[in-house]
Amino acid sequence: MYRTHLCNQLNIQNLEEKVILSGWVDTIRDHGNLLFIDLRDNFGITQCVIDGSNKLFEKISNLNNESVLRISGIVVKRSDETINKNLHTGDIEVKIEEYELLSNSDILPLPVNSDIEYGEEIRLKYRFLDLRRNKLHSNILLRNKIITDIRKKMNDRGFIEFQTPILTSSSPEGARDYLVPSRIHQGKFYALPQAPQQFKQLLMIAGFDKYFQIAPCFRDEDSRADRSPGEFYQLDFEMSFVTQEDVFNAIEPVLFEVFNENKKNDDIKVSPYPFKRIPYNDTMEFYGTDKPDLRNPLKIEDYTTVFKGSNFKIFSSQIEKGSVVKGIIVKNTGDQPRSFFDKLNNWAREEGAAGLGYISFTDNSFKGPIAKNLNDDQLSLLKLTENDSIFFICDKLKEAQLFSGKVREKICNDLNLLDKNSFEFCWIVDFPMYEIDEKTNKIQFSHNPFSMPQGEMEALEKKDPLDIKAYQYDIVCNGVELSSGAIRNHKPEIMYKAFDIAGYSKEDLEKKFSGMLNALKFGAPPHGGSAPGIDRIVMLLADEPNIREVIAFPMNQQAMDLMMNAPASIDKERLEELGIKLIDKN
RNA sequence: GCGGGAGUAGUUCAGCUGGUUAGAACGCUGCCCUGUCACGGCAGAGGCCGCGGGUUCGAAUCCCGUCUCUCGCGCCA
Repeated sequence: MYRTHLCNQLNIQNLEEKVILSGWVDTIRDHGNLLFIDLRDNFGITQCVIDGSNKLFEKISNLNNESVLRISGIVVKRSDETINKNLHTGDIEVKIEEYELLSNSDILPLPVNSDIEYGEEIRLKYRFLDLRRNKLHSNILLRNKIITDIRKKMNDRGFIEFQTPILTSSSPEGARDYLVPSRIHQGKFYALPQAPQQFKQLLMIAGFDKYFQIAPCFRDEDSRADRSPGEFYQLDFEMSFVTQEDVFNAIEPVLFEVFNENKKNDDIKVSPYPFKRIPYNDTMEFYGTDKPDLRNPLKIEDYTTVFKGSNFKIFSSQIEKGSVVKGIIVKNTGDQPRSFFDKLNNWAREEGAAGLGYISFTDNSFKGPIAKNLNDDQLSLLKLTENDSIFFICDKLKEAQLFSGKVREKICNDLNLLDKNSFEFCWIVDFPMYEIDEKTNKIQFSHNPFSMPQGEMEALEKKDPLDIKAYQYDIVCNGVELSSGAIRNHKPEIMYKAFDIAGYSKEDLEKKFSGMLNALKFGAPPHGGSAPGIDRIVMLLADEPNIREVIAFPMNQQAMDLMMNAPASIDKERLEELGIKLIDKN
């Protein structure tokens, strides 16, 4: 028998019991003739004690940290002054009678019993040790809790969990695919799914009504702090006979509850549902991004009319040429030193802008380099109140919006305006169906080509393609894009037309999406869904800035697994079997 | 592919505008220690200063190249 109790279980109720514990040596404190071992398992820590009168004393003092022991002994009460309130088991300790070394540990490449930061390379190579450490261990347990909660909530709401193929076909749109060579069909390749998009739609067409999956997704794209290379997981779901609002109503309570039940402490507020719905054009206009962080109180306003025809020629001449002026009102800048404004101006130049002009209103007068160029009427249009400032951005609409978004974020960070104790959800809706490819000047899908255009066939036939909106939406939390989703296009004739506008012929479409198109011809229910990213949800709830901190075995930025040595070279024989010949690119 | 940051002991880091013996902490080894819980004390071992060139009387330090890690851009329907 390895254990009668776990390392978090023993307390004052167990006094004088003979118990057996198994676990890792967290720390040893050797006092010469008295020695303490903190024994750790998944559940907690128990202090075990032995003194020189035990014949094992000599041996036990030579143990290394992280060796695995089975300890048997008697639970004894600690004297009042030696009680440790930081431990669940801090009222007692186990007086060691016997122990067995179940597994020895060599000298550690990184310490397990401390929380100090360590380099990624060593942490990834010895991931099993890193996973023993407090932070990562609890992050992975949190991940399990979140996924378990999601499963239960989705099941309770009538969603059915499916598994879909991992070896499937390459999809022509979207990210780069991971490819797997076929042995039986030489020269042909499977692709790992970027998402089970078509399969979930096919399951709706198959009449299962509501689908979900904690779905692995594979995209061969370069990594970011919030984007692990290779693979990630989505709460992928899809529903039949639904409008956009039905989809929102279905998933909002799930997200709200998952966040509210797994947040780090009770001071954190989760925005209640229904979440804000912000049209794409508005979020670009007021936040300068398609993933606004609503914890940031700053908002972008338009001041083009103020500067139009003004004496501030830098702006007014650009306005003549079609530029706009955006501005951000910042409260309580009255006591900011001049250097605050200069630093922002320098930052703006580093970002490639001409500068960052501003007007402040203090002591009942307008200040700043721009103010003297405006007359009283123009200044009054600014609606500035005492101690506030406005920062101005002048550029072509799109550039002005995007840069204003950066300024908004920068000022918020510099002035520490973010409410760190909240999760603010919103939906971004009414994405454009198409956009212009800047390089080729051709019309292309701006998001998922399977989305239903708003106005359906009539819109496709009569409207300017760039004015057509799609039933396409993103859910955003604290500036993190959790997922995108859509009401799907379930009518083949609209699909043909939608692809036609993006330059795909009927034949192209039939070749690339034959399975899907075929299915739509045999009775497809209107359907739609979304797919919030699990890793990012855990990241937000664990308050981690990097996605690797919530994945048990992540790859590094270069898409390598330093512990398993992946990717690796393959024997010549295996390549031959697959009909693959390597090219030396050098 | 491009730009920023980093690379010094097993590990985390310090090391100034170049100056002779490259430090600290944790870990490790040995000795001491019966109430610690990040135990404590004493002593010790441990370094191709990422790698390769260059400048210099002299380079961890300056320059060039290169590799690795990381953050961002591109990419991510």
